[in-house]
Amino acid sequence: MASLFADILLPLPLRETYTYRVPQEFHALMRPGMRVIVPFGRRKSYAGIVAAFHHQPPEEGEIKEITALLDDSPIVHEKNLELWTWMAGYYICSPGDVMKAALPAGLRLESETIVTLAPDCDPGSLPEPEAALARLAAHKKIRVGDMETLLPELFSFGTVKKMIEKQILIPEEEIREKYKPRMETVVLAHPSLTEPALWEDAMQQLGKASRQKALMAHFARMTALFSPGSLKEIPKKQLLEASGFSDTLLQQLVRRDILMFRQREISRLMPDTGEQKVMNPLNPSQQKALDEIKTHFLRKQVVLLHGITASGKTEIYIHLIREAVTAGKQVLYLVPEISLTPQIVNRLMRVFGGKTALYHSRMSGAERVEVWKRVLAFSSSGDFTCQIVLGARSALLLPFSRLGLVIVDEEHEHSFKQSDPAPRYHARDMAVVAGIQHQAPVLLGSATPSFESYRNALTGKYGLVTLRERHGDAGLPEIIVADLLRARKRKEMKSLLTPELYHLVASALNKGEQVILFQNRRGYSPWVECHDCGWIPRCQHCDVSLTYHRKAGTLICHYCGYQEPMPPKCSHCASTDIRSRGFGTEKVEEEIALLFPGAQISRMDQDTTRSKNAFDTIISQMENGKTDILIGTQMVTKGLDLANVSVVGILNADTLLSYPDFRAHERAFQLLVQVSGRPGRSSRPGTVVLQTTQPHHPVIEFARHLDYNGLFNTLMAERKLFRYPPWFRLIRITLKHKNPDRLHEAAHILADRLRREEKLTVMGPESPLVGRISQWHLLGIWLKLPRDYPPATLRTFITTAVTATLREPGCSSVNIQVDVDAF
DNA sequence: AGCACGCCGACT
DNA sequence: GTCGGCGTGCTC
Repeated sequence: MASLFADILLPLPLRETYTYRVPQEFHALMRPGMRVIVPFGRRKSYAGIVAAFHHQPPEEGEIKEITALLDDSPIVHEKNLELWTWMAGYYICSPGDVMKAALPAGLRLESETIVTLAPDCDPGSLPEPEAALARLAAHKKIRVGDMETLLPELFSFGTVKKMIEKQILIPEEEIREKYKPRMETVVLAHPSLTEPALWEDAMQQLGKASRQKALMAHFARMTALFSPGSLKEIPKKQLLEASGFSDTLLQQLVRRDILMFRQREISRLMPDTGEQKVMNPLNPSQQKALDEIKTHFLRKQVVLLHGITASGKTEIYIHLIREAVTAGKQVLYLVPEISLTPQIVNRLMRVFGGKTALYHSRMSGAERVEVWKRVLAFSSSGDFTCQIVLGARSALLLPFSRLGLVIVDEEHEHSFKQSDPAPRYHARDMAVVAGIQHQAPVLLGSATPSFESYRNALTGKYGLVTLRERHGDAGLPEIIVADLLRARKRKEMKSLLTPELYHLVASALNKGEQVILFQNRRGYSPWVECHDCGWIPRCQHCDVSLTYHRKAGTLICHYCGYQEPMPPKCSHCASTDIRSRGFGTEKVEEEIALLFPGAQISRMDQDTTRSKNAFDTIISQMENGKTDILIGTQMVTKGLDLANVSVVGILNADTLLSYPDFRAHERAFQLLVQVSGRPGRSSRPGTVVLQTTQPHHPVIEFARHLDYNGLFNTLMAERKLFRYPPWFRLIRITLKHKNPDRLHEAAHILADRLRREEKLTVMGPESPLVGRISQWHLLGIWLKLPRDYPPATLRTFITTAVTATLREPGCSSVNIQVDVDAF
């Protein structure tokens, strides 16, 4: 019989799959998508995934054999593997990178070295660090990693390696399953007690043990024992809590073979509240939009729903979701950042409680494995608990088998694009690919669509549905543009507020209404400066100035996290006159507190939301009216649905407009519109004050009139002229090295090679905004290419150029990253 | 990503 | 004369 070989996908940045021999005993059992353990390299073993079978041995190299089969059914469908492969090809990364991003850590296995002490070795005869390590390994196996945690002072990998070489320690490789299902103990009647009469007998035999009898009665009542709808088993904890009896008493009943224990697997996910509220009825404009969407879906794969903020897009999604669920299909609902959308989570949970799961990076490894397994089980065992997945971008890589609808909410959000590490994919674009693959309709929703999507809608590639009315009776907010320069010149500024904003804040506070102030910088001041000589403290590792955090009394690098205390005097001229420059949220908070001494102020930024529940606490204090003024960064602009906010102030819109990035204006507009959607969402239209030194800037004008089309037309013309997306595609290649000379050399070699293809426009190498981060010098090369440039040709061309560059002497240690469709 | 091999500087 | 630095290349 011909030998069987399997191509194994490994979770490593390798270009291809590797081929292993399939042992005879696995022939019948093994299928693509199952995990296997294979040896790789001299020592290590990994859990890889079977990608394909064939009878063709590899032409070169020794062929090793698959060590073990980990699963009895595939943990990914072949369909999912196809999507991985497509993604690796398009985004120019290795399939292993995609595998790493897709599989929750609990399903990814890697061997660890464990050691035992050689039988004839006496630890006492060894010199000190070795003796201590040897004692740890005496008589039992120990993981090298555990040695490090037990003896952090004495441990070093070098010592262990030497001891292995001297055969003092005997190494082995161990692979252990990281995922452990969560178990609970349940209580059930002993199987011998099959009918009420036997149960009664058993109770009689207890004689005077009245407490045991009482517990039996309790158990019978709680489970409705022997009645048709009997529960059979109940959690031990629940029984003890409800009856008030002790564990010892229960043990006695178990010993008498009246009751027994069993371990059962339970979910780590949110319990099903069972609360299934009826869906809210749609208003006429929502209903019309829903009908239009459905009509488009008859002919088009993708529909763009352009609906102004608070137009009630979520309700439309919910109606579509219900239809997909009723049709027995899975639903994927992607949101940019799950923690920022608690209201959507709640809404979905209320309507589809038991069928909805969350999936995002802040969940524990075990929780993610559980969602993975349940999504997988949808096809085979009809597990409906994760039929609807609400998640961040990685949810796209879950093992769906029968997707019936994909929703990408806030599709313009840049956080859908992963920029580091590989795979640098765009979840919205991949959602479209997945939609095509599953023949599932894809709905993109936004108040300010990405130009890519809007263009596709205008050209007819996507269906376009527009919602112009706000949900409920909330009118559009009034947007006031306040001129910072004029106010400064007339000396009318109240600290950081123009008179316009100041008066609105004051009157809102008087009326008991709330205010949100937005400043896109955290910390106290973005830099400090010596007033006498102009010296500015900079990060030792990065090319940036240090941000002053006043509460902490430190200067912090926002790129690498480096910190140092605020110096009492200038390091150059010893002057003590060091002044803070610019302002971040921390300073805003301080200034506003002085301006409105009676107001309750709260700050929301990375620094105040670091701890686990801080974010929710800030939001709920806002909801309960405990906070009068909320000051924050980007975080306050997203998804907050706060009924009592009547004024939103943007303290300095200039910072948004002046980013040296071709998307800056688009981004600024999106943010301004987003922010203007915050106030007055219940009944009164609110007011937005936009402070700027450029009141007549076109973007400010467009934002003031919420004129998306005006912005789109203007910027699209510019982009066409300068060959930017969405007219052209953009690829960024970043090179990193500790030595700037080597870096330059490699970057120029690569750029020259790339210039050989005339259909590409190559820009650079050039230094990015921050030319050095954490000791790494950086250079960027940008490629512009026509939209119809074939991805396969591109991949080959770029990979070849990169490989050739790395082969040049001195260049092999340069780190080169390719970011396709970079932002 | 590991891991080993191999070739050049500061120590027994 | 060796130990160890990291630059280079390979892993089915």
